[in-house]
Amino acid sequence: MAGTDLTSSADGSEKPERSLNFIEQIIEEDRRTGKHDDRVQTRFPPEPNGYLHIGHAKSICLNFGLALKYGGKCNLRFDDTNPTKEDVEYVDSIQEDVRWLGFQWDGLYFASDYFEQLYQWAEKLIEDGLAYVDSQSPEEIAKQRGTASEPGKPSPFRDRSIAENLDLFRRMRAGEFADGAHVLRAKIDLAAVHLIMRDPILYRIRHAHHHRTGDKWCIYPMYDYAHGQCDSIEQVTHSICTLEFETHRRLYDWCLEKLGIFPSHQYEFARLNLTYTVMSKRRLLELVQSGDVSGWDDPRMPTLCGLRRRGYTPEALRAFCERIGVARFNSTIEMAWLEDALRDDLNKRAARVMAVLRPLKLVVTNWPAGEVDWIDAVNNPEDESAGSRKVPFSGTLYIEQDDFMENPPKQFFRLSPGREVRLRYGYLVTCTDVVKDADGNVVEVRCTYDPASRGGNSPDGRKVKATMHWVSAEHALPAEVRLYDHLCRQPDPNDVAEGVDWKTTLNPNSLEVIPQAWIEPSLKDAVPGSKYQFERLGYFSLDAKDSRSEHMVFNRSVTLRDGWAKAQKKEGGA
RNA sequence: UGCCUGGUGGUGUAACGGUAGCACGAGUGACUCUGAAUCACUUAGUCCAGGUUCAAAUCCUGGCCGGGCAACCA
Repeated sequence: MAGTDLTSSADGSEKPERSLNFIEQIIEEDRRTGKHDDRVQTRFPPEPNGYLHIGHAKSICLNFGLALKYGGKCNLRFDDTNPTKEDVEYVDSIQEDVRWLGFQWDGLYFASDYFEQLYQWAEKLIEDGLAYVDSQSPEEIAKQRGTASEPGKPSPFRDRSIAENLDLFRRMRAGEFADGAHVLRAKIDLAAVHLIMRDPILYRIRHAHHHRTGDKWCIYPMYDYAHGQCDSIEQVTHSICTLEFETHRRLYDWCLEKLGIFPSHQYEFARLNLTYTVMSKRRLLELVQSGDVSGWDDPRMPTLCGLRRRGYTPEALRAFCERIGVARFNSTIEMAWLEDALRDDLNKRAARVMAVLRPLKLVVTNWPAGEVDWIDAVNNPEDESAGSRKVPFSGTLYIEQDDFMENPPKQFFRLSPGREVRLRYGYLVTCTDVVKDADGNVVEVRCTYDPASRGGNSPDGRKVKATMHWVSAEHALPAEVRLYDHLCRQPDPNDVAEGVDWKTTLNPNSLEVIPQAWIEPSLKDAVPGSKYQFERLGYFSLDAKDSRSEHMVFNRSVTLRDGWAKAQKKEGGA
């Protein structure tokens, strides 16, 4: 039964839950062999130089999820070894996003917490003859590194004495030199087939203000020198990162071995790719700077703050991360999976309300003048405990323009002249005629209602093909509604011809603003971030940033599945 | 080019020498006061060629194709 997670069900029988991913298999093997005394310690190590996105969520769910599953611990550690790129703004937003996703770290650390220890270890390396100060320019060093087929050449400074190296390194720390004057390098092997092992740089001089250590330091460790040791200090048993760090593992292991400290081990998995969007920090930044999106939290962005604003829930994101799995294969997940995860969550939890996005006036000609009927409407058919509310029915309503056709095709079930439909929770109405404007557009449909059908059913039990949403014109509240579509119009935005900017793949219709839609009055006191299903339209979330009580703004988080639209599309395409 | 790494239905992910399974998608139908949800059924896959074996997605050899590394970034 290897590879299958067995969970006891209530009746005591065992049922296969889900197969183990390769990291879980490694952990279980380690536990079997007692490798780390049954201990599991992971960490999520972002660099505080930008906002977290859905790809980070995968890593967060993995690292924190593993700790949770195996009774271990997971730290949040900021990899802040490059002061010129990092900022507290990001430290704060990252913590907020991790918490929002639903995880609590055991330890909160910064690589900069360990600068002194890291420095001491560097001196030890020098003393052991394993590191030296190189005083060449970056260009010279790059030139000497060689290529895949040619070995590198040694620096003229490679054989400095230990004493001289130590002296120089201490003076580097003391601030005696300008940026770029010297660098500390590991003394490994200039002919190594792994370029990373050709005397990698360990420390560089940077007279820069660090967001945490201030001006205390003017030399900063490189990622490759710092990361493994930080893991080691925190006794991390399983250091999980993405595939592009694969070749770095050699150096990671070299440092820990030469220093003789706790042997954390690095495991790599494939990073998340999603269709119809971009994930790299550089591209995301490009969008923000160019103004193609309104900011990092634009609801079209795959950032966690963007998704949150869009209306995504932590539950949906976690379910998504669980569903996509963890492997070493470079895969691309279909955006539909993400959307499906949201629908799946919101279907069970979101209150149903009625809203009309593109209004068409419907007049009930036989409705008693001035009368208003407050009707019971179920809040969530998936959840009885959600109860019901009252919605006002009157003689002048709005229905969706899409729900009426003067000359309907055969498969159109909704309202058309002479046809009877149900107005959800309201009455059965029959279209008697239409009013057109000078251009011949239908601007009003006129109907009669069946007084005996209150609540939606007629005593004679006759059936109608369609049930439509509606609002009472007099009672409805205006609201701005923002509809979102894929950021890019092709599945892989990177798949463009040579020399063509990927931004040409941006979807010009990724945002559609409906300045004035009509929503039912029960939404009057909706709180920012609250989520609703606008019946038959999709899931919507009250925008937490732009919405005001006097001007509500709803974001469409995701549409409902729409069999009718799909059928039409197929029809049109055929 | 050198090294590392990977290749299972449309998309992901299992199977650890022994019945190629699961999910999403797609299709069909049932049900329905959301053309939603739900339920049922169907669809479709081991990169190629050899070899080992009673038996290969799995092991071996050789190809093919993809990704990564070659920053004083992480």
